[in-house]
Amino acid sequence: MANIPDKPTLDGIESHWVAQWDADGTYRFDASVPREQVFSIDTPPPTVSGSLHMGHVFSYTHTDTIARFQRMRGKAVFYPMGWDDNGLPTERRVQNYYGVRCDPSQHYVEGFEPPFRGDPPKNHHAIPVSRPNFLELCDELVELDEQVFEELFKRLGLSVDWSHHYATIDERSRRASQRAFLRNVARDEAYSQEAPTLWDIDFRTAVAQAEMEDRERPGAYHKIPFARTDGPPGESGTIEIDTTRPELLAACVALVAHPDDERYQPHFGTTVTVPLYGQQVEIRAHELAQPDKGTGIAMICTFGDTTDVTWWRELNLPLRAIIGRDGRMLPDAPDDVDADAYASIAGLTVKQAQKAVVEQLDEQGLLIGEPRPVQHPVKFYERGDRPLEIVTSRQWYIRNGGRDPELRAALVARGAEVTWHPGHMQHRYDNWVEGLNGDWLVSRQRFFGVPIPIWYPLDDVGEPRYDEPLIPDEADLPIDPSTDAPAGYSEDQRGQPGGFVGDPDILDTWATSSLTPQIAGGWEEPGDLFERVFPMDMRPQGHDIIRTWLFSTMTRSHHEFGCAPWRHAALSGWILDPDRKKMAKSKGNVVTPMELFEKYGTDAVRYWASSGRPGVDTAYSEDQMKVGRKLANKLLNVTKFVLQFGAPSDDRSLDDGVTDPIDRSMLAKLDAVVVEATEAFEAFDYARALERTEAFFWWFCDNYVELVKGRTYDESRSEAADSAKRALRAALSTVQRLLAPILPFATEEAWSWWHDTSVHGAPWPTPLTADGTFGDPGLADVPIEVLTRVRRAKTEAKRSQRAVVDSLVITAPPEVHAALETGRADLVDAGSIHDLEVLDGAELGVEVTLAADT
RNA sequence: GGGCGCAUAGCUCAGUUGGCUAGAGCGCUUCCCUUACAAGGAAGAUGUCGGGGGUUCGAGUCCCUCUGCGCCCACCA
Repeated sequence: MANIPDKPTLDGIESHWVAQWDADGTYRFDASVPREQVFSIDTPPPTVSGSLHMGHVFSYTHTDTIARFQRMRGKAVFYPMGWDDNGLPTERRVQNYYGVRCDPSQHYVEGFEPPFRGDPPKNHHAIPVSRPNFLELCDELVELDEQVFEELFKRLGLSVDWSHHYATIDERSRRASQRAFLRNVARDEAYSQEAPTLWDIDFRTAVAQAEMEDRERPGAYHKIPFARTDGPPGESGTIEIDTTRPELLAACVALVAHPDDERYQPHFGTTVTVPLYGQQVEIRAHELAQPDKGTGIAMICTFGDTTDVTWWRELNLPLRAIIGRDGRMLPDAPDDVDADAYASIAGLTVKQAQKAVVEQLDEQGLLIGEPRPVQHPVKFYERGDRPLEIVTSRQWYIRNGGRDPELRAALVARGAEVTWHPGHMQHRYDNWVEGLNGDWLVSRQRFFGVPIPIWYPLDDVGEPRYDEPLIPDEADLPIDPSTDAPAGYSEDQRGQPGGFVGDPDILDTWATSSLTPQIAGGWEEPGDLFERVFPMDMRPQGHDIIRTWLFSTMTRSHHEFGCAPWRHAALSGWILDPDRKKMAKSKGNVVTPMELFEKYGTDAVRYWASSGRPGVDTAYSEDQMKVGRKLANKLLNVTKFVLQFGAPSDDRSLDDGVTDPIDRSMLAKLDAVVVEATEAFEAFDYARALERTEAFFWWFCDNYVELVKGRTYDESRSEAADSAKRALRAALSTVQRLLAPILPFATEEAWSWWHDTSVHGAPWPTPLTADGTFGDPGLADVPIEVLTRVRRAKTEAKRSQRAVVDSLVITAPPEVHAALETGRADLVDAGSIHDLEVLDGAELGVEVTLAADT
């Protein structure tokens, strides 16, 4: 047992205890216990290529408090850590760090050495490397990044078992990802299809519904006349449409109005001529057309937006694609479109084409009035800089209920199997699932990621036969179809007629991270870990990724296991600037977590994080950290104070040994706090548990300890002093354990002064005695109220709290006389009172006569 | 347009099935070196519980309604 320091301090305790916990394996998961005794956590893998910010500190602290609580409750806590290094951010980081780029057409080079390690010169041209080589470099870089992250997370005090970690691009993750995908394919839960797809022209990849976002962009309505092919000449023979995308006139395949719109009912079924390009298009009716938008009749182009796709599909319209995957107008005019007119925009970007088309319309008098500027929402890839376009391409999809009401209902029902914290977050999930309008697009036209583990045979003329994919054996996973050949073929048949070709695409990063329970739990890997941890107990995450990570994990678990992947989903809020805006990472003045750990101590930062209620956006507040530091500091000091009295003279039970009713009253109060804090933690409400515990703790220090201090010192009354010592030590032990999940460092430090083992392995406190045995929890409040009034009198007299009270006359109702008599000796000590008299009165009142100033 | 959340002291927030005089911390003011703690302690002031209506013996709490703020989704010619 370590000695109590003369001057307790929080400084430097983090590094000491991090090292000690590492050495002792304090947080090691016991993989031998059965599922019922395990508490398993589906930790969110942070993106390694970024940096950790206060948002991470905030939400990871929440999870850690729950993990620590469950551990103290006796559960074997499975708390792994993952790193998300799959996807665009890592791809960029590896490129910029090593001066290479991923090119799956390259051959693997054994023992490849990158041209640079860190900061290639600006004029360096990235050299192409094969995907396996790129992955090796990624592994290398991720290891560096991970060390930084691990250090910070340890400093934050996360009770993670660091022997269970994964990276979303590592071999085990690739194997799990490919296996899960192939099983989806085998069960027809995944399929490939040629279809219009939202497309980012800069990243040159398809984008899923969940990754889109709206941004307000300026645009302009252009009013354009379409001449009726068989109608009368002149004004009555034209239909006017409003469009914000005149550059798509060449892609126009129909006009559409609402079936009930009387203005256009006579025209349904007739044809008009598209200005400039001359193609004939029919006027059609569809409910999605809005009579109050523009002129009430719209042109349908292939494709200007997602509504065009719906119309195109439901009205069986022809395809006139003009936008290429690079965002430029295709070189050749579509069918029936005037080739000469089209030639003037071929090859232009969308923006350039719009300008050209508007000029041409204007010159030919085909623009009615001036364009009318509007601000309107436009769809973007969340990482993209230019609006999404829609192109037709072959993609892989996983069924998620977007096209199947039955599956959708099943997934909503899965959501109801999970307990949500806070409960209203379930609405967001339901809302998203019910609003889906297509299956989950999982293929991406990028190079870095988990390859789609499929090849296609080539026919006699070298065309892929997509309907007969070549599937690898599960035992061979992970594979890379860009370098591995399918069974029955040799590498020299790649790309040859009669040979094979690998699927060029990779899986969406969510397609892998949707499997974190499987990856972390060792699904289908040797050993029985998975059955001990799955379904997991807890999925902590931000509420902004319910539609992506949470929903996709649910979908994969539903398909593979027919159950929800976890029992509880705990959603964290965001950190807000003090001015209540979402804290922007881009802001230069944002402090780093490490600076705050050093300035206030880790526990203080954790205190701030823990004061944010579950799911509630919380203001960043260094003031709260100061309060947390005070709390941690107080804990050390009160521990020192209590322990200095030494142990009581015998080891009687609390019920026998705590004889003073004042002491018993304090313990009764504490028991109620234990019950409340336990209930709160079981409901994942760390903030409530903290609040209750903290309120008791300050009351305990400021009032109870002050009241009984003198008695505890008093060696002439050993029985009474022993009662206080017993009560103080019992309360201290309980409070240290109640605060351990929130303030792991200060509690461990204070605990170590009188224990040989970690507080984090200690049992979570239970009420010290059966209900009611300690008597009235309010009893101590009566003398404490008197003491407060005495203090007030001294303060008002501008005297020291040490000033002697010559005489204290208390008037009190008869029912509290007993309590006052019980506390009489303590009161006299604590208030330095010479003479104390209690009189009858209707209300509590005190009359304080201070001794003359000396 | 649909859904969800929030509104309590200058600030950040507690206030659970309705129940004594609405609380805490920060900040502010005053006092105090007191042998656990001056990076501390003691004390004080501060409220139309967003507005209106209703249920009730009783409403910050329940119901209706309005206002403001935020988020998610849909629409986006």
